[in-house]
Amino acid sequence: MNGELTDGGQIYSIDVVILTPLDGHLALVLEKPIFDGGDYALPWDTAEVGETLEGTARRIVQEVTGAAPTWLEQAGAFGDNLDHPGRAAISVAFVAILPMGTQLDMLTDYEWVDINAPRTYTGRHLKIIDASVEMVRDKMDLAPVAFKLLPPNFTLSELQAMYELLLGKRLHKASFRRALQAAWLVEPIDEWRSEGRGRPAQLYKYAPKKKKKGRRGVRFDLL
Amino acid sequence: MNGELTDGGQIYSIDVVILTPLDGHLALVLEKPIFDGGDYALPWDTAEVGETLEGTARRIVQEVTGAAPTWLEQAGAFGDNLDHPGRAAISVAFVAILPMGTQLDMLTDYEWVDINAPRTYTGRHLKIIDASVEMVRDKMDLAPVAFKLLPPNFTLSELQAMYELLLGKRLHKASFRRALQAAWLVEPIDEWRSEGRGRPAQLYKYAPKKKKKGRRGVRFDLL
DNA sequence: TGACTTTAGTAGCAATATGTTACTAATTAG
DNA sequence: CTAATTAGTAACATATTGCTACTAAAGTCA
Repeated sequence: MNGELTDGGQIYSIDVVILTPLDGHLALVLEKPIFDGGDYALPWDTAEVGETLEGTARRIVQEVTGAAPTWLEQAGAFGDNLDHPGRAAISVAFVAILPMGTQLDMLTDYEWVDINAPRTYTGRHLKIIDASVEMVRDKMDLAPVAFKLLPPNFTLSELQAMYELLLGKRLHKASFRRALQAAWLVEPIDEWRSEGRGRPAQLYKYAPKKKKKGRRGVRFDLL
Repeated sequence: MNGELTDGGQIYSIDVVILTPLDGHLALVLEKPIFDGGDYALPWDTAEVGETLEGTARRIVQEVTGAAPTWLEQAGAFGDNLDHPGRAAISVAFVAILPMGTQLDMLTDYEWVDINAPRTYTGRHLKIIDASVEMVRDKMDLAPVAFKLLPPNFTLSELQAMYELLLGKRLHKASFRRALQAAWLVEPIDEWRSEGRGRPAQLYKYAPKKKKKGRRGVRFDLL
């Protein structure tokens, strides 16, 4: 699927970090090494004529996974003489989010890999992956990434688990729900899910009542 | 100063939004139009061999203003078939911050322009400027941009005015100072400044006691 | 059946943080 | 000296958050 880079690196590439929750961790789509012991690589391509940067990224996600991302954002440009599988001079990186449970066609050269699993990449792809995961974590309270990592309908426990996964720490149930209610972000739907044992959980959907007034005072505590 | 783009747009450019506070507003460095009625343009250049993306941006700031930025960060890649003064296929944009009071050499083709002043730009530079200013505002509680917009020594009133400038709203003095003290970000120095009338203000310096433990609970209120 | 386990969901209080009013302090203008 | 102006703080009212301890609705298994 990759375009030509005939002139040895004059052109830029679009490289995409496609993320989904898998088994309690984040996973990303990687192209398996061509030969045994080779490097894993992010999906990438060059732009077609007239295509926007984001348009190229969206096309790559569609081609690799068969699905459209529920969230997509640019993570920046990466170059700095770091090695790239297509020897592009610079790569524009995008982060794409797919909802939990998205399957990959077993026949392709791509597979889901846990972000913590040790893998070898080119220097540039290692940097892109690190920056992308960090960006998702930084952006989680500016953009609804946690919601977009879940299916359209979810339980509040699932939502909390997603926040815990991204934050890397446990949250308190009552406080989490109270804050969520106060923000008018979700609506209950008339459906319940029984997860085996225990009381069935009500399902919710993401339906922000775009108040957006937000932000009291200054916040120095993240500096 | 700009490099060659001989092949009609194969190469990428580095474009820099250089910001400073000026007269109670944010101002940026623009290259004056070549001919009367022409477009203003951001400082830009192409990379020299072996130079990193950030390295090129840093060099541009130095060449245009004669000073090193107190903060510099990539704002992303911009292309999307929007017009660029050098017809680069894509531009990697950086935001640079210079402290209040930085002068420009009057003899150059560059000048400080209020970001709200109406000016004409190429389509791409307009988009880059908007995105950069938005990024600075979004990042102000993740990075010390307000501090970097001030000289090394400043009064708390000046710091508060900078936050008000960036937030676009008034803050309450006592609350602002209490939050600042709690965050251990500044240290008083043994110096006072008399601003004409009124009690002299103590000067402070930015000296974060890197606690960094921060972030209580989840924040839904910015979604 | 009924006691026990498991997960969902909430009430209410304690601890902390924030918004606001009203003060005291140190200087210049006249 | 007095008024005006800016710096800085104390103290209280209100809002938010952390936490313990509860109730609810299921399944498991003797």
